[in-house]
Amino acid sequence: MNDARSTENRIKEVALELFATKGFAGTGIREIAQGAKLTTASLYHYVRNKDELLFKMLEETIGGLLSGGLSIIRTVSRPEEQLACLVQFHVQVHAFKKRESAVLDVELRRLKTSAREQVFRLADSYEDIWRTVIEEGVASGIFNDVDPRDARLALINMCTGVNIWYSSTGKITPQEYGLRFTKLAFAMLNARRAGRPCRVETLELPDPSWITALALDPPPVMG
Amino acid sequence: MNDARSTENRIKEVALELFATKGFAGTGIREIAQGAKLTTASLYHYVRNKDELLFKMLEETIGGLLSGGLSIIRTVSRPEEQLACLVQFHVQVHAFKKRESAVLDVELRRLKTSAREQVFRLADSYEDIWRTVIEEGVASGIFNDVDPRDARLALINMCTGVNIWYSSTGKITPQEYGLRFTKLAFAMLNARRAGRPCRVETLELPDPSWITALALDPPPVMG
DNA sequence: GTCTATATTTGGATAGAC
DNA sequence: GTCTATCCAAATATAGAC
Repeated sequence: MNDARSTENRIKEVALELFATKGFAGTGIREIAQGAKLTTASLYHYVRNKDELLFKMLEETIGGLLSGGLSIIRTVSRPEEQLACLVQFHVQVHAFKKRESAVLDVELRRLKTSAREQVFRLADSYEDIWRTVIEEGVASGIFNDVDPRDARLALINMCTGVNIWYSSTGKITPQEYGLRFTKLAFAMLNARRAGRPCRVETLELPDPSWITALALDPPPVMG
Repeated sequence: MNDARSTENRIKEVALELFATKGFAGTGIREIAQGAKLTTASLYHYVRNKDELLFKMLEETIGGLLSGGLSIIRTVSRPEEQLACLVQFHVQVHAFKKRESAVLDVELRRLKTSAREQVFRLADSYEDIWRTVIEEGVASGIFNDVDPRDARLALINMCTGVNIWYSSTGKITPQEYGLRFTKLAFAMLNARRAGRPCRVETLELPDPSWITALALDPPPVMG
């Protein structure tokens, strides 16, 4: 942990805070430098330009979602349990990493074409996980009376929305919201096994702290 | 429709398009003027400043949602039918008025405090409509096994999300998505009457074109 | 790795003529 | 109602010394 490393982290932290509160276009390179206690000239020693700063930030955020999702479907096998984990995970990421998620959702479109396409590819891979899980659940009769695409879009956006209204000063934890939204998801999907509604409490789910760890500190994408 | 009126409309249209594609902070006053075939000096004859342009845009959009929602609860009486209309309406607005809705969702936070609070008040009134309908449905046993606040937040964000993925070049109409999402909402809320699940087809709903008219051309807020 | 100094462009906004 | 001309602050980014 030399000086360069902590300076880099300071820059990333300041840029994240500013992009989240003032938006990418509304944030000046001067502000970032000032917040990181640097001149703009020094800042450019670490960063090629403002676009690259945003790109790396978004790549890391969506990369974390993707690697977490991949870990889940590798670890958990049944569709209803995979979906429960995906909802828990997505909700927790959008609550715990409020700033990162907000920047991803809002500022992705500000990237220039080639960078945007790179991030889109990762986002598509992440959505593919949801697609597969939901389609397999429908195919095996666990999820019922829904169009898989509609369900996927509705569920992802409902869970992403947590980012907007979640407050860390409230009394309800991200884990608790994850549980509640899993129940809402099961109701929406008419989740059933052996003719009876799936109850989250009776599923064989991994230790809840495992998902929280995934949300807070995702493994590398190629792990 | 004199020249002044059409110039005003041109400015609003150009600003809407630019704010939707490049964001508020990413749009220059020069671009707006150029798009409206004016010099910047002429533009300032119509607009006090850039902030005011955004404020009026957002106020109109949220005002349309609010007045539409009020029309619905005035016209329709049962909670399950009110909710069906709210979902239909919200989905249609976010599909038909894609640019307006996107600017509302993304750029609201760019307003300065006092203007933002004004818009927030309208948004809160709109959310209150959803709150009341869901709470009444739960209280009268039509909606079951859900926390009203969770359900409201999940539903609104799920319907708002239509704005992100809806494409007017697809084959599925906003009305059709509204219907599908109403069914998802009923499933999520365990909507029941006389012990049996509510089916959208058997509800006594207003003419579908009435809701589309509300979405496309909302009545004045004080109407 | 950090600085001073600066190049260059673009930003929002206005004065005042017509 | 529209223009020319302009002010001034802020933007991104770089050159070159230390």
